Amino acid sequence: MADINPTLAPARPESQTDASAPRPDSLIDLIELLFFAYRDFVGDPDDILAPLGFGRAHHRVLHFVNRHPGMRVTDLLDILRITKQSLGRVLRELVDEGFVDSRAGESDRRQRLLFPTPKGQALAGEFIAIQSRRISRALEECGPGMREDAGRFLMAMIDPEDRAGVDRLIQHAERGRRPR
Amino acid sequence: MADINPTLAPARPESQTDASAPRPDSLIDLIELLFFAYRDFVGDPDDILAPLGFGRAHHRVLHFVNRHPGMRVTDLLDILRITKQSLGRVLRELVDEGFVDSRAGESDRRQRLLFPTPKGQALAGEFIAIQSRRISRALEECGPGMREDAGRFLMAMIDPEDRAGVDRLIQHAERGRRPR
DNA sequence: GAAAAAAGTCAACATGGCTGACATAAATCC
DNA sequence: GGATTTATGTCAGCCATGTTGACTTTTTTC
Repeated sequence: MADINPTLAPARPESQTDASAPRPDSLIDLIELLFFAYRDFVGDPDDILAPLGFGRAHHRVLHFVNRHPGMRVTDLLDILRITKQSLGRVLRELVDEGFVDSRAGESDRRQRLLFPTPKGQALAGEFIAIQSRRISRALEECGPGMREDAGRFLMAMIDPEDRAGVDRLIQHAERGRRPR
Repeated sequence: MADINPTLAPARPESQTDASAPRPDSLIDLIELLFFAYRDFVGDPDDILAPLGFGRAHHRVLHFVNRHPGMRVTDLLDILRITKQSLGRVLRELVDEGFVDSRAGESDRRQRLLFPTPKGQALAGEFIAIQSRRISRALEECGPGMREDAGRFLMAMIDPEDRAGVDRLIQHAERGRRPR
C-alpha cells in the first residue's frame, strides 16, 4: 500500500488529545486491522470462485450446506440473514451446477433438505483449505495459545444474544445434527 | 438425522486432536467465528447510515478521509481497492451532502485533497464510537492482554506484503496529524 | 513541447442485497 | 374435513456497489 500524501499539514480542531487516559481513540487501530484482515480473508476464495462463475454468496451458501448436511432452507436463511429471494437465486445455481442436492424431508415433506454433492464437498473443502492456511499461518506467527484467544475474542465480538446460536452451530456440525 | 456425508464428516477434528500442531481442519470454527463477528461488527454503523441515505461504502470512505485528512483520491483508491468510478459516486455524494471537503493541492494542483468537514468529523466519530464500544466490551470479557494479542493476530491475518502499508497507515494517523 | 500523472466523467453491465405479491404443497388445528 | 399455518419457490422490479472501457481536462515532469 502506498504512502498517504505527505505534503500537507491539516489543522484539526481536536488535535489536543490527552494521551494519559484510555481514549476511545485507542481502538481505531483494531477497527482498521479488522477491516484489512477480513478483506484479505474473504479475498482468498475469489480466485477459486471466479472461474466457476460464482461469487461470494455462493461460497457462503455452499460452506454452510457442507458443514450442516441436511439443513433446511429456513436454517440457512436464519444463518445468512438474507431474504428467501436472494438465497433462492444463488441456491438454484448451486443446485443446477451440481454442487448442492435438494431433497424433500422424510418426516416433513414440505421441507427441502440441502446436501452437498461430492463435487460440492470438494469445492467447499478448497475454501476451507485456503482460509485455514491463512489462519494457521497467522496463529503460528503469534505463538501458542492464540488459537483459543482468537476464538474467545471473536466470539465476544458477536452480539451477546446470538452467541449461543453461533456456538450451537459450530458445535453442532461437529456432532452431526441439524440446527434448530 | 443421519449424516449423509461421511467424507466430510471426519471433519470432526476435535475428537482426536492432539493439541500440538493446529491442523487445517480444526480451524473451521475460527473461519465461522470471523464471519459472524465481522457481520455484527459492520452491522453496527448501519442504523446510523440508513437515515442519512448512506451505505457501507460511504462509511468506509468517510472513515479513512477522517483518519487521514488531506489524503489524495489516489490514496483512498489504494486503501479501498475499488475503482475510481465506484469511489467517485460515493465521494460525490459525501461532498454534496457536506461531509467531505475537496480542495486542490497547493504544491500539486492536479490533486484533490480530501478533508472531513466538522459534520463529517462528527459522523465519523459516531462510527468509531459504536465500533469501539463493541471491541472494548469484547476485550473486557477476554481479560488483560487481549488488546495486543488481537492486534497481532489480525495483523498476521493480512497479506504479508501489505502489512507494512497497513502499519504505516495506522501509525501515520496516530502520530498527530503532521506530515513527516 | 511531448509525455505522464491526477482526477473526473459517461456508458454499460454484474452481483447480490431488498420489497411486494402470489402459488403450491404439506402439516396442523379445530 | 375444512380452515389455517408453515415451508418453499417464484415473478417482477428496485437499489447499492462493484466492474470494464473509453475519453477529457488540468497540471506536472521530462
